[in-house]
Amino acid sequence: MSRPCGSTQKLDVLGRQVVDFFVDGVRVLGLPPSVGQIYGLLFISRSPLSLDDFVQLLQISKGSASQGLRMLKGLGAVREADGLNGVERRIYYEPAVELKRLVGGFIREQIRPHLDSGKSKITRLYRSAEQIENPSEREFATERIERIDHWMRSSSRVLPIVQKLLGE
Amino acid sequence: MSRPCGSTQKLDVLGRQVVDFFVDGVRVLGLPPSVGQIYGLLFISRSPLSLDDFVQLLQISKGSASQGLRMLKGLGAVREADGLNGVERRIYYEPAVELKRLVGGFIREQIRPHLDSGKSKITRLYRSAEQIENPSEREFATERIERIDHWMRSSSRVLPIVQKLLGE
DNA sequence: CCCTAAGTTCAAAAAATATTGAACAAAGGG
DNA sequence: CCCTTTGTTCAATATTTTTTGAACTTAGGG
Repeated sequence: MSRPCGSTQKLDVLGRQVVDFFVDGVRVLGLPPSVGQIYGLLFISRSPLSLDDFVQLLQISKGSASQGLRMLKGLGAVREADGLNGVERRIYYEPAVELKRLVGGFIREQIRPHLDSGKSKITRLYRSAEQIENPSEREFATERIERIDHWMRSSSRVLPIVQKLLGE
Repeated sequence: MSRPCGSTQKLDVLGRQVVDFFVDGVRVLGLPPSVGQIYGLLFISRSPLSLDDFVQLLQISKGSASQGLRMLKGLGAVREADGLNGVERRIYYEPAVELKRLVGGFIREQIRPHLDSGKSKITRLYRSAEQIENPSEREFATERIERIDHWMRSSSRVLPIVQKLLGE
């Protein structure tokens, strides 16, 4: 069996353009270029693609493709194109294309963890501030930490709203 | 004149903790560590600081301090502590501490430019899609590009709302 | 069971980013 | 004016991140 999906050996003009678009896009989000390439290619493909398709069409290593797909799965940006082919071992992927879902995955994987670890760091900051001898210095430090604390709470509050607004 | 501000030669425990907190924080935003260090130190300082203060307390080079401050100014995260000292040449900085303002600066400097350049890229994508011979392929490509287009519009719409919500 | 095709892992190499520091401007003070 | 102090620039260096590819696992097929 040569190529079960519709992809040819080389990316066409639009394909290249879309891939580059997503490389730039994910860059803003702090994700590696290979992730943008993979998602971009999948996004503009009419049929699901396998790891080898990414390797061949994007000219990246199997390692990059594997790791990129893992990250995209984690973000919920990609899912395995289930059973339809059924009989084959090879796994095919298709993109999640709803903004809400993509943003949700990003928030869950990249933002929430930071907000959460921030929580405990703030607790430690409060404790350090308590140690300060000079009352006026201590008060100032505590105020500043309360401010960070408030920032984090605001952010937590806003995230779900953002996700909801992007769902429309 | 030795040190006109209240800072000593070495960072205390809380100072170090806050600096590290912001180093992690700006990392998520894709900004360099030195920027986080500078902002963090300023944030927890009771008085405005000068370039040399950052160099000495954070043990970074003059170059890093200068570039970091430039970026923070651009983001509106830092402002020059005006006239009060008046007579001196040296410039002192103080932090902007309102979340709304910080987020606003980040959106303006780091997000908007990308959304704007995205606009023109999308126009080019539409043109490439028009070139596709096969009608069904062309239609598929166009639909996908419309989807990106819609994503970008949604994002543009949501940004000001986010900024507003964070102002409370 | 063995063999092959599919996918993963991870140490090493390559590429991208951030930092340094020395040379350079600019701005007063005397 | 010149000298000193402050700040900027940018090529070289250091650091971090990403990618590669070869060795390794896993899952069927025969």
